[in-house]
Amino acid sequence: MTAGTAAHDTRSRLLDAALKLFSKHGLEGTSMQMIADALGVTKAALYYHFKSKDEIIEAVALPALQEMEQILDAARTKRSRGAQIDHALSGFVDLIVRERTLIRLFNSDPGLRRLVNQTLQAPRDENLNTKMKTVFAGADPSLADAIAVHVMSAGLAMAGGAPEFAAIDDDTLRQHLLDLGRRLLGRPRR
Amino acid sequence: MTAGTAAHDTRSRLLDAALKLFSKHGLEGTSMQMIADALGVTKAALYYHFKSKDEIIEAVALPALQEMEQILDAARTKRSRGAQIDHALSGFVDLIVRERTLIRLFNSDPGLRRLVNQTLQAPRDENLNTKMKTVFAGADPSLADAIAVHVMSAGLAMAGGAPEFAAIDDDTLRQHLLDLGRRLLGRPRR
DNA sequence: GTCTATAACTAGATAGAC
DNA sequence: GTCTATCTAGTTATAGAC
Repeated sequence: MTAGTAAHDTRSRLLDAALKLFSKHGLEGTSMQMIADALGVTKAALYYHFKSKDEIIEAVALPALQEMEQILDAARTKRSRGAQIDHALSGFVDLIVRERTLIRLFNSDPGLRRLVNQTLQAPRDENLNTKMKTVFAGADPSLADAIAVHVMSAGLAMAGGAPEFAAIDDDTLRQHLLDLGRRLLGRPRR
Repeated sequence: MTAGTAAHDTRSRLLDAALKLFSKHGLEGTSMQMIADALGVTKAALYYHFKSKDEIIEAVALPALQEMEQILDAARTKRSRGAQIDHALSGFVDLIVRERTLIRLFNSDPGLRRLVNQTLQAPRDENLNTKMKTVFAGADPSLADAIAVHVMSAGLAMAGGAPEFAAIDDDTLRQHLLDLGRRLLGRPRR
């Protein structure tokens, strides 16, 4: 083991445990004590790795948010609207399947939804939700399209992260979510 | 005013305020102090009307849960599978549109999801989620159908209660949600 | 029906030993 | 890197005055 491995291990174990607890009890329903107990350390030990609970939440959530933003940016470079939607949808579904619990959490917890709308808003004039709506339904979408995108994004995320579907393998789940997403967005089946 | 009106008024005002705060901050993120402040009374006054925070949560949530159960029971009396789905879907969408914030809350808050799975489970052998899956996708549904039902139920509920769609009038919202629900369940448009 | 006051407890966070 | 001990402020809930 190289130097720093132990620290890294504890840090990732901490983030794993936090995510599990967040998804089970919600952000506010999870205390530092619960996270410490899950790791078998004391509360105070957590504060060596992160200086606040909010920092833990950010460390859990931010990477996936930034990844989703990159997917949407990449989608925008495609020429046709159809190709943009295809790229964004398959990237979104990949992310859901790989980070099932986390992506579900974004849609469920009120506190985390606020963070989504705030944290990634500074560098640009639009937040992640607006960007998703634009890529999936165009710059000035009809009401029907705007609602369809919302149902798609929330529905796929909630279903993909649902405990009852946890045993489904990645490829199967991905295919079903893709199919439902295409159906909702009115895209023909491939 | 008849006797008891003041008490009843305070009680419903309390439930209204609680629902708003629950949907904004989550169940655990909402304190008795916040509810009291929203009403302009003290914390202790709340305990005259309800003997615990859990009782407030139950009073907010239970009526809609029971109503949904009645809708599903009524749907089961229909002869054809198609008629069962149509009845359940339109009842579900009606409920979402009438109680936008609450139905969204059921799908979002981890604590309330637990209550949904527990409280209405005792009188029968199945909980509300199982019952929904059975009515919408049959007794032994394919994986594709089970996922479709989950996306439908979570997606419609989350979209119907989304703040960005709060200004949409009931009839318009109902029609769009119905259409998306039918699309997800593979039902032909009417 | 609502108040003040307070009990009993848990939250997030810090200081300093080891 | 984790510990014990402690702080402040907040939590749910109760007792009893009005």
